[in-house]
Amino acid sequence: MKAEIENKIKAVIIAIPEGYVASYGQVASLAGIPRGHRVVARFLREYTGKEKLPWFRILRADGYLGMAPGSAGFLTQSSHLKEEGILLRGNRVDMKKHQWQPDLDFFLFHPDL
DNA sequence: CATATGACGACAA
DNA sequence: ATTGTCGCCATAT
Repeated sequence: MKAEIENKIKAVIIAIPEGYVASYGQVASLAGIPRGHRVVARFLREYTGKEKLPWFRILRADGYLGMAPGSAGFLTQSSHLKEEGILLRGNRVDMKKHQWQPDLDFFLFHPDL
């Protein structure tokens, strides 16, 4: 993974406000990789646990979490989300309500993204 | 260089 | 709402 891309992805993830979530494609897009959702997925698989990133705020565009339901990671993620007021409906979250929508603050703070 | 494969995404049935 | 298909970028073989 190119360090340049890697850092942008991190920057975007860190910028996600508490109580909100973002999709893989959304993060990729903001990081400068228009259709690189898979790159974000790969990145997360490598970095979960290694750094203090709010990786749990990243989920699929359809509301499902990325990992298999019931797996350790899935449980960890869902509990984190719950603490921020994001509850799961079935095995998915309500994207309409919780998906992060980057505002002016974000772009002013990250003019390079 | 050619394929296969992912914590994905959009769209057609 | 569910399922299948095809498209995506970066890596691994």
